[in-house]
Amino acid sequence: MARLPVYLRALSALAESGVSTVSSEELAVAAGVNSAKLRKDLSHLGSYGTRGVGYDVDYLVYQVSRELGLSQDWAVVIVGLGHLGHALANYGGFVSRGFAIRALVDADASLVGADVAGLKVSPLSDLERLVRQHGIAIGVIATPAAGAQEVCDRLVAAGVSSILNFAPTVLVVPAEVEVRKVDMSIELQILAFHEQRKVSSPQQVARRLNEVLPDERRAVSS
Amino acid sequence: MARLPVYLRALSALAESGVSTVSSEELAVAAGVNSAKLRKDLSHLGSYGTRGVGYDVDYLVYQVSRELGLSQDWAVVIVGLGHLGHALANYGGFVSRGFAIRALVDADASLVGADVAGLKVSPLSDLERLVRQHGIAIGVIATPAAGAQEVCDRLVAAGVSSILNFAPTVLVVPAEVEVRKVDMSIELQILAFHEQRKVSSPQQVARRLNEVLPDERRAVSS
DNA sequence: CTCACTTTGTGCCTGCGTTCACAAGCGCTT
DNA sequence: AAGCGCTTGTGAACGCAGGCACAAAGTGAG
Repeated sequence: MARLPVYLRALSALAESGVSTVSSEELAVAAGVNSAKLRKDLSHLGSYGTRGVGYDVDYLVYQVSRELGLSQDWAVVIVGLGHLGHALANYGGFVSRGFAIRALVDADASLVGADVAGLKVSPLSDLERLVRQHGIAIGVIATPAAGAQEVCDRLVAAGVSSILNFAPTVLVVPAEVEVRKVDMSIELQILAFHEQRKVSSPQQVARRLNEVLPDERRAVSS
Repeated sequence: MARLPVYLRALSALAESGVSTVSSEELAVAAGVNSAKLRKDLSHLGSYGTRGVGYDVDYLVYQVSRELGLSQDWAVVIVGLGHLGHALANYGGFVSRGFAIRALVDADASLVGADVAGLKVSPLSDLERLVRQHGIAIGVIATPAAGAQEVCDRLVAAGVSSILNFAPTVLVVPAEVEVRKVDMSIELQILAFHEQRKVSSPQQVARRLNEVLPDERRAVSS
């Protein structure tokens, strides 16, 4: 399930705090879910809890990692090294969780050869070679929308079977290829939608904000 | 619904291509969803289609934008200007879709005063003042996990009611505050999970990749 | 040994979202 | 004017995930 990584993060935090045993209720709170749901999720991996006691944190970390396929490192290529690509390449959360960024690729010749997070940026023409050379199964697309589908096609053709797409496009891929999409502008739009349901307009937000602290100087002229 | 932004993007693309009318089937393909679902989603906004013809693209863009609350600009603050914060501040997709980044805040004194995407970075202590001054309803947290909850609390106390969280933590907020979470490392873990279901190990990926092009030099020693 | 307490694992129910399939409606052609 | 073909809008069935509530199972005290 998609919640396992959240559990894993909560469990890792608990393990580092020195907690050795945790109940489904405690873990559920830490992960922000219902305890029954959590128990049902964990029961799909097997019976790793002890009734009356709870779950052994270290053992559960191991089992969840195993289930997620994180007991070994997955090789990753990042295509597109704009601001976002840089952020991803430098993000420590990947390396520490079973992912190894093995190649950086960009179409912009002025970026090729640059050193980013300890790796040299390769030209787009090397994409296929790099994928095969490093046994890369996961590709990250951080290019502008215009180039995303072409990059995607080439990744798939080279043998990549999982793609994380940050470009604001719907990618077309064969059925056996898994794509996950992260679109920050869409997330913001969803927030705006809910925000609008509450207050109807940004002007009303300003008014509400002023009401919070009526004594302060009016921040926005009405 | 969470799909409206996807429709909006597809519609915008169609509008720019000069298409004036689109059927639910065509739009569904462009958005990557089922056509019945799309029709049902759109019917919740009202009857904006014409039977036998389809939907007027421009009119639908307007209606969806209105529903999403994008007909006006929403003020946004970005907290945390590491690589990710930089990427977000420079991302053109926000400005062009009804969002205006009005303030940048970071706890790191060496970043304060720097110019990022045409805005000056303010110290964390100015957070509350900036939120009220600009009538900011939406906060983006791009800090390390350690500081995220504190920043979140201060945003909420200042009056922000929607938060987009990029930090790998579960944020605790009052019920009336909407939080959306983007966690790239979790997305990668989900991909790894599915990848493992297909092939069991990265070594097998390497083997499979070699099989794709058996004539090439073996890339990974077995 | 027994009893009371704690916590897991799960059966069952409820509700929501998805999809199919079709009737209603619109425009174009004849 | 009338019929035909296309497309929307929606009723109804289906499936699945979420949550309640309880039985099963383990622990520790007396």
